[in-house]
Amino acid sequence: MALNIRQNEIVEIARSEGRVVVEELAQRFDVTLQTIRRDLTELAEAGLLDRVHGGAVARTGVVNIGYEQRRRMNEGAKTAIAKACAAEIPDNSSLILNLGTTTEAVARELLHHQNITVVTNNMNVANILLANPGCDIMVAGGALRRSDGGLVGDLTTQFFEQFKVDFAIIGTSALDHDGDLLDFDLVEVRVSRAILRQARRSFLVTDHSKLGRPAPARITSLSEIDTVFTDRPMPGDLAEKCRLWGTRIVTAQHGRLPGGQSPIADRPA
Amino acid sequence: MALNIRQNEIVEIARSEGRVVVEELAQRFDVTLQTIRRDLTELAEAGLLDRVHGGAVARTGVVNIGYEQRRRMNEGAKTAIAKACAAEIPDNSSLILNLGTTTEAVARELLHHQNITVVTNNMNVANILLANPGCDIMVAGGALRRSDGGLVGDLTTQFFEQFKVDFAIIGTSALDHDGDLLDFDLVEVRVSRAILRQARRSFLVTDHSKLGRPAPARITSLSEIDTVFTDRPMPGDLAEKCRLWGTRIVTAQHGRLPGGQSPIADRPA
DNA sequence: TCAAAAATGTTCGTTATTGCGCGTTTTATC
DNA sequence: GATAAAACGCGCAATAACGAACATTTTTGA
Repeated sequence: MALNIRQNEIVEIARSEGRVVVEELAQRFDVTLQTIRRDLTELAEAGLLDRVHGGAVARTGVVNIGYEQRRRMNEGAKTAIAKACAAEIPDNSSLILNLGTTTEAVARELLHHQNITVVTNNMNVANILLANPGCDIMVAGGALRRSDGGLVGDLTTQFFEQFKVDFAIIGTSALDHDGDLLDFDLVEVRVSRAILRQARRSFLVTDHSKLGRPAPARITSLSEIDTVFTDRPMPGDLAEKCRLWGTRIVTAQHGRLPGGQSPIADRPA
Repeated sequence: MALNIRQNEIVEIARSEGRVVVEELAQRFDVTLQTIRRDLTELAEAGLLDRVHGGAVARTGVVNIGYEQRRRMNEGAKTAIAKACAAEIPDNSSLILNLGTTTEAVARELLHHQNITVVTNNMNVANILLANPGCDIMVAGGALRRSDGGLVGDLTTQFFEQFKVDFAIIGTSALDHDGDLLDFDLVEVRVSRAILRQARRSFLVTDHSKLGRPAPARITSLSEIDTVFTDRPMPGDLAEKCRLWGTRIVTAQHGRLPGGQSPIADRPA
């Protein structure tokens, strides 16, 4: 099937934004909703997108439902965080991106960087960055996890040990009030630690919903992180700790008023 | 075909803008729509653009054209070869699948195997096998090659050295009349050799179009291969050599008559 | 300058795309 | 788990784009 101009553009938008909305596309191209729906249906049949109610998302290959939900949770916040983070990554640098939907958002924001080298254990990140010809991609070896396209295991850890990069960008499953980064999975924790060891500077990307959640395994402390990118101001005591540790906090705004109020009504379900 | 000035400009515009519209071009060059259509038709025939309703788009897609073409070439033969090969892979076994469109076809035929472990340096194979929950996937680390989704390099070789599997399934760029497996890429050759070393049995999947083609680097000899899966009978002398070496040859039929005549009219262009 | 060849313009029948109405399915909210 | 709203897909008619054939203009080379 040959794609028309509009369909080609839709695929591009989906690849760079992660998802597209029928209503927005109809407005953008000045056609009816029905036409956009037809486009999306065809693109889905061609295997280029996955259709969802209200729009479509870029293909990930990952089948897991929970993963799709996580990907859509706090979407705006993740994009804002990712933009802030990508803005501090200069061209001509090397970085490691590990697992997590927020790091995937960072990958999307790196689509127009030039001459960067990205090492990742996240198949989705690799697939996203294929669209950036100015990016060398190194994929870490390991066992492929169906639920999220992650590569994990000791082989993955070993792989990362062969690199030394400018930036490590990691996510976390939870962040407790003492400033500890937590995770549910022990092997994943080992991978995250290895990543941090192999980078000159370390960035944590995390949205506010992770704060105070319980998780059994400890990755490290915020004191070992150079910069945290998040969407809401940290609680006072944690902010104070970060100040003492020299951990910089970047709060990305994504409300409709860029200057001021933080958005309120977007708690995760 | 020699391009006129206008056609050259159209290609340039298409390259820089990503797409061109018939109406706009007609206005820009002050010619009729029909003339532009003729130009676009010729440019599409020359493979410089892809024609779409209303205009044309530049051929700079994420996926390498050469790769897409290779994938479509001898599709029927590849599927037949893959089926024959997959039929000899039992459930509960481990295998390595390396680069190549034919090995991807094998991956598709493994979608209903149970409890298998597949180690691969081919991102496409990994993506295909995600759909089989009864398959553990190990992805080899390495540099991701945009042209075909292959992971290559010394890191890839090192990765494979950590495994010992039941079957190695490899393709080849060329197969000469002495029975040598050849390739264009030296790093890829090292990877292929490593794969062969780490397997108890080795399968070669290759269609007849590879026979007698030139390629600079030598992977190994058919004498080191346990079974060759192909779509047409080997030439007499090579078949005799294989008999002496103990290399089994499986010829997969894919004509409309499953029992008998080999198909004739499907030489590659 | 002239004739042949190539490129362009014109017309028209054919095909592909789009928009609209309407019944059905999915999602959100209570 | 019932109900309203939004999103969806289908069939049909209108429209835009298409390609082929032929007329016309421009270019080329003797």
